[in-house]
Amino acid sequence: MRHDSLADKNCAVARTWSIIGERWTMLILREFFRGEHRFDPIARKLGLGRSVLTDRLRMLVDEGILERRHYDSVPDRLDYHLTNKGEDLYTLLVAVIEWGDKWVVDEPPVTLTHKKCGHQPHLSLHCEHCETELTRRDIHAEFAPDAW
Amino acid sequence: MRHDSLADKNCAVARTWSIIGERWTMLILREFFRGEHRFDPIARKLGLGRSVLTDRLRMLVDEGILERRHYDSVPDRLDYHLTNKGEDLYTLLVAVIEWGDKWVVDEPPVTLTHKKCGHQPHLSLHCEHCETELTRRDIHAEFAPDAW
DNA sequence: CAGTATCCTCGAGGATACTG
DNA sequence: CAGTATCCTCGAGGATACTG
Repeated sequence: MRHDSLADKNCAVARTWSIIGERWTMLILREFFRGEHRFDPIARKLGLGRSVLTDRLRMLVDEGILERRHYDSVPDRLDYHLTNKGEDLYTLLVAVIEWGDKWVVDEPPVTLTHKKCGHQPHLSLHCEHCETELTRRDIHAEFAPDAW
Repeated sequence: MRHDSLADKNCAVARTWSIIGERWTMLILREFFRGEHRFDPIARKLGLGRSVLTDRLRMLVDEGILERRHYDSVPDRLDYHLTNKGEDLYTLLVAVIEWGDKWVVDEPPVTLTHKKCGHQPHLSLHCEHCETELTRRDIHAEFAPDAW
């Protein structure tokens, strides 16, 4: 099976992974969450081929995750910005950071803090009805008839 | 830069992505979270090359995400199981499902419910100290001196 | 059943120079 | 500065048959 066909499956994981499940995509997105917006700094920082970055940015714009903005005042300058769809990947990024901090790095290279109180935020799986934190064991998965 | 070198960066995202940021890995892991444990069913379901699956399983075992178990009673049968490190990727998987449900599929192919009450669980970024839910704007990121 | 062995293709992506 | 153009390599992964 060609990998491309993942995009056609009726499965949120397969479809999402066909977008972000690639070597560079998540690292490019992280630069945007860090506050970077431009081509050259990202290319230099990540050290990836310029044509690869061109391609990924185009794909992310096509997917509606980034949008391009021209600056009339500075003609050659072009900025990319996260759309709401892109911003919404923040939770996923935090999940990656939390897992990585716990299991694959020694000292956390990045520390997240709540601006107001200085304490650390955490992701939790939470039942709004019961107001309790849940683990995998508390959860049942039900598949639609046409789910992949 | 070779992609392999991501594993050496002092960055939780880069290191985590060097493990799971690959076309098939997350989908293979999803099968385990679904309750699958064996080679052939996964190979058939995902339709990927058998040698690729062999390779990924070996990698996931090396990384301590899966472990192999032999069954003395059934000699040819071999099961793979998620370790604690692997189980802990559940949050990340839910983040993928939630984002995918919201942005890339129409009807959610999978519905998660809290076994006890039947309501749906949600991921939230949460400050334990303030007991409030946070968004990206509420959070400050601080980088260690040697962070990538 | 859980692989291994073999062969093959094609495209991802690195390197570098150039451009409006 | 944000690309495009060009060239090249190499390895990912598909297909298929075989094995203890």
